[in-house]
Amino acid sequence: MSISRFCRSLGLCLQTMPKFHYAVRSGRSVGVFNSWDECSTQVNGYGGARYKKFGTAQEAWDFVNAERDPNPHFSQSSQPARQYNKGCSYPSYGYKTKRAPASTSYAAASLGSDYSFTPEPAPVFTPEYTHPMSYSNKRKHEPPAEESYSNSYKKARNYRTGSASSYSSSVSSSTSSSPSPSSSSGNSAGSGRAVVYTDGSCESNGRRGARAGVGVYWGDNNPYNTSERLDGRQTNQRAEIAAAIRAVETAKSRNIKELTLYTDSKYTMNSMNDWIHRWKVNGWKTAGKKDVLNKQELQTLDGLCQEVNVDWKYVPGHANIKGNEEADSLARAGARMPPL
Amino acid sequence: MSISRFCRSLGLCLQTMPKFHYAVRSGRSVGVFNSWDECSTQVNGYGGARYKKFGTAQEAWDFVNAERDPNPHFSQSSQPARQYNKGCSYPSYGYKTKRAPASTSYAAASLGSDYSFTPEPAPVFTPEYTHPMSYSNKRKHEPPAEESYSNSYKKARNYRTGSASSYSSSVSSSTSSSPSPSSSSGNSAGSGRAVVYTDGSCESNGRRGARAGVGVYWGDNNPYNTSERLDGRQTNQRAEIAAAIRAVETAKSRNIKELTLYTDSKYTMNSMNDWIHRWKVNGWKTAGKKDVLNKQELQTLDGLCQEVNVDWKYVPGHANIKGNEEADSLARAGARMPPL
RNA sequence: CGACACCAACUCAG
DNA sequence: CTGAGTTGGTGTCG
Repeated sequence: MSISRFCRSLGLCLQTMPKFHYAVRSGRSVGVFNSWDECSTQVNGYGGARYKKFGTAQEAWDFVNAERDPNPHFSQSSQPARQYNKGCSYPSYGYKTKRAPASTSYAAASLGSDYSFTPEPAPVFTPEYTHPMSYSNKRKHEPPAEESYSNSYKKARNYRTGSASSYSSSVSSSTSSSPSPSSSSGNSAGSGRAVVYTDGSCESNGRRGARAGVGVYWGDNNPYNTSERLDGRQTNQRAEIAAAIRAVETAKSRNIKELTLYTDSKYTMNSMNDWIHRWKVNGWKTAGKKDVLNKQELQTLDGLCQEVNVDWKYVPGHANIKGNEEADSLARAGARMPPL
Repeated sequence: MSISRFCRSLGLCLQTMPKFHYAVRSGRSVGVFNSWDECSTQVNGYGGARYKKFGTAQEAWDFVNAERDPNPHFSQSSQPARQYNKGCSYPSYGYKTKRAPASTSYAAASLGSDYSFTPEPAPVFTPEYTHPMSYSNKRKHEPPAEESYSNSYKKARNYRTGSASSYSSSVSSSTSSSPSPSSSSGNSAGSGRAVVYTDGSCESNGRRGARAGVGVYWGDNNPYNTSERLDGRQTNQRAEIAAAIRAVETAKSRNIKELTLYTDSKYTMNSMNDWIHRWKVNGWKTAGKKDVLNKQELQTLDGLCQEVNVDWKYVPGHANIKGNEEADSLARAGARMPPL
């Protein structure tokens, strides 16, 4: 009767219960699961884990395998990175500690070798792509192809020392050396290659009160990290481009010639890698014969790229990739600054 | 240059350092704080507290002051409502007491006088809305700006007496109840209109051991009140829909033609009021081109609504609205029942 | 049609 | 503070 009807309606649900796949990646657990709970218990007690939900197992594995890049950022940072922390600097970033330990776990999470994280050796391949998907190649869905960074000079670095310890420990060594970034040796190396994460954000994107900000992350406590409000039209895309502009601009001023730039904006990356070539010859017309919208800023960025060799890399958003998360925070903070 | 720009950006950060305000409302503590810690320690040891984060102190205070409305609904319940408690239904309601004392303390929490919690005397007004916001209006994403509703009949009510006393004391005193329109007879009236509160809950929502329950509240001691375990997929949204289904189902069986249904689930309300129309013509596809997830139960509910005229009303959750709180208790109790 | 991103809202939980 | 359950939208391109 009414009960039975109720039950019937619910009963049917069982068979149509949507099924998802969850991927985890943290300092000590990586894998794909069929439920959030399996997933979360897997990293029980560990704080920094990040998860993501996917519609298919394939996508989930893609996520897990993505970003194995040890990500040796500004690794040349031989010094403890000069404490630098007093004066100004973005208070909201790293604010309320709890951030510090994160950097530690990051070190662990970065490499896939020195920590045994899961019962089964998690299938590490995926027919799909491998994270540091640099998009210089034009070919679509190519075979597993290892070529790509199979190489991997594994560079058995001692990560732990890298960030965490240096952070929490000696803050003292402020040997009067002013926080001047140009100290040659530090992470401000005026040469060689560098890695940077870029992100833009835009509160209320597409609505009236929209406010956008850009974030550029070079590494923990790196003085070149940037968080600022976007000027002009407040949209997510412009913010994303502006972040890249700022990054390359900074690289240029630091005399960096080779820059690996991570962004989660395919729009920006594809614009610079693929589409711009066509636009240059067709008068900046979209496939639909309309004007390319952010032509100006795209051209600015292109100009900068003539002076700094930028290797564009895509990183999935909200995927717990440290650099991306940091850039995101910076961008979000920037969006909250007063209008220019 | 680049450096100075950097500093400038950092300087800006300082002045725009994001600041939040936290409001608490529980049996023995009400207030607004500047940090989560202050806020949470304030209600140390007490289980039922609810928190909320706001961007401005004003909003936080609004929350604290919000909803003093005793909400005299379905007041027509003249009879002591036959104690009725034996048979089937909601076994675990009132279970684990803590409810009784809570109601007492609620009285204290309602007014801001008998306990000194904050330096300045909480502003008690709020320019916002007044509770029974019915959503017949259709306006799309409205701008942050608003002329409008200056109106605001402030309704200078006597809050302190309103809820607390009536709750703990006689359920019988039908005398005072004025706003009962088509009361006619007891709450079992087989005609006219009725008012009902609906709620769903789901412990560990999104995790493995999730257990969901539904709650339907028609009035104190009303035999139609419902508290049961949800079957099928255990999610908060399904519970919320199921509660509405059960309410309308009951209304139908009672031969009620006009039902005012209060829910705190915009998901459910919007589904029935707005979105379903589009779904019916687009093959139940979400804006993101994916399948609508709870199609089945939504259709069941829609079917019921063809037989009972339901007036959907939204009530904010955790706002001390009597009916909503009761439905919440019933739902929570339902979630603790054994699986079906 | 596809893709990435950026948001908005309400719940339910821990 | 962290997460899921769910929906709605724009920004942009091919």
